[in-house]
Amino acid sequence: MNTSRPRGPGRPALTRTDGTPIRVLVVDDDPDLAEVLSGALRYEGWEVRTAGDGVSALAEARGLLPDAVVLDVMLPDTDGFTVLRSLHTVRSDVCVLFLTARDAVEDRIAGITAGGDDYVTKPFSLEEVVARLRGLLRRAGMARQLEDGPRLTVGDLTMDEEAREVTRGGELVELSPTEFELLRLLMRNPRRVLSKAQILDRVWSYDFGGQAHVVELYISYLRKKVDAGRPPMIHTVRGAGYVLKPAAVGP
Amino acid sequence: MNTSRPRGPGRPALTRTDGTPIRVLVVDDDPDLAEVLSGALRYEGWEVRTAGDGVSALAEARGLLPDAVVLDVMLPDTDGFTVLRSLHTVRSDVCVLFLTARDAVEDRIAGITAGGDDYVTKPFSLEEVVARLRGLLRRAGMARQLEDGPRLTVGDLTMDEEAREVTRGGELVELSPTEFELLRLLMRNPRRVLSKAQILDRVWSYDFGGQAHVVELYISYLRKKVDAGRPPMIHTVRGAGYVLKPAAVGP
DNA sequence: GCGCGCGCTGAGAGCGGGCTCAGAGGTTGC
DNA sequence: GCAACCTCTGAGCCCGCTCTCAGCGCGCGC
Repeated sequence: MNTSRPRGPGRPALTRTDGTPIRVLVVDDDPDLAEVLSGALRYEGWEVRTAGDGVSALAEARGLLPDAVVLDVMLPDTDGFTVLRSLHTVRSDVCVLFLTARDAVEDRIAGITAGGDDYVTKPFSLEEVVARLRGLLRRAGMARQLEDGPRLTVGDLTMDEEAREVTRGGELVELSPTEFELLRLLMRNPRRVLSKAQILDRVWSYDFGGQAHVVELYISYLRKKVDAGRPPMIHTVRGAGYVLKPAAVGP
Repeated sequence: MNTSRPRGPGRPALTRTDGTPIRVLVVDDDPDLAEVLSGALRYEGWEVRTAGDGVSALAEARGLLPDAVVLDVMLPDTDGFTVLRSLHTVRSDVCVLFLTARDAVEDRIAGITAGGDDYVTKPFSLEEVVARLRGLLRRAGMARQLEDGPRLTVGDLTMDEEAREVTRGGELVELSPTEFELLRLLMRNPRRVLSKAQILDRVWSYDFGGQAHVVELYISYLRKKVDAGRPPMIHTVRGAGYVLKPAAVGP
């Protein structure tokens, strides 16, 4: 217990190999979006800085030497590809996650994913951004392995994030993308009650206009697939939210 | 500082005989292309430097003493063959992979390949460059064999990269060049979901302007040949991509 | 014990991701 | 110069996914 900042999950944080927090630089010209993003990343226990354009991004990078950079492709002064090149001269093994509009010129993004970097299209969900970043850091060998690789486990429920495979008691459970994302959030916060608003904020895109009712719906879907006939792991806390726990041992 | 870490897939990385990362120098006057190339090679866990012309290439080479060099034939100051000669004075056993335009002087290239080096014509795919480099290093005895040679195996599916032979359950499977390249990528990343964008970036040429639709098409071709009538190994993960797994056991 | 309202679930519409077929254009080899 | 093959585009179809709506059960406060 040496954490200096209020951190969300009780789960072990992903840290650098020397135990200090992962350092991330968020670069986006929309201050609101940058704020939301950095909030979510701080929640992971990481150290976050922000920048609004390419020039200040590079300046920040030189000072911070970040492990990873979240980088909007469309910047007021330059484009992301140029920034990427410069970033690599600052720190050659930096991980970069691009943010791009869905219908943007994807040809310039081409080649990015091949280099080990990754991208998500706007509008994205925070869970997705965090998951991609974790994946990048893990593959780059930049993070200390506190868990056994890319596998999440709660009770007899396991999730392999890379293979996108979920099993309960050894049996394969097939999930749709949204179901998978929701279960991932629950599994990364076991024994912690998450409100519908929290879930909505993290699993659904930030521009989602719908109501919290979808959360109930997808919880219902998950129960059918994950709890089906077995001792329940997904519990409702009336008036508060939902919580995932290992199934009770009793008869 | 250029500390290459164990990047990329969980598969064992090809390393030097002493276990340290393979050292590669990328020489191309197009900075974007050099960036993409070095990204892909770093993803292999190799240590990469870049240079934009013949003079700085030689300077870098003297410092790095690279195991292999990816060398554009057309350079702003000299041509690749001159650089090749100088490189051999720096390190006589260096492996060289030439990058050349399709209609370049192929007769001069022919002489090169006789010497143990190799070449690819622009535009190329990253998978091809990486595969050729791996082949060169392996033949030169420069890399530690962590896998059993040039043979990939997933379940009852095998691929001999050098002979370009693929078998499923002992039966020969005949593939077109693109199909082969796509299957190689899948086999080098078993149990890992690859997005269509990732596949496009690695298997298709960097100047390919088309849509991700071709990936679906070629997956469909592969299924007809690889999975034909057998328990399927190629799986679609809706909204995420494709994954290759050993066929499920049991009925 | 009663009623309110939160939460659960079934039905179904709309959409878009993914698969396949057909065919054009290009390349290779004979 | 022709034939075979390979690659890619376009169109059409199917179906899984997502979300809205509506009705019902049940927990909880009174």
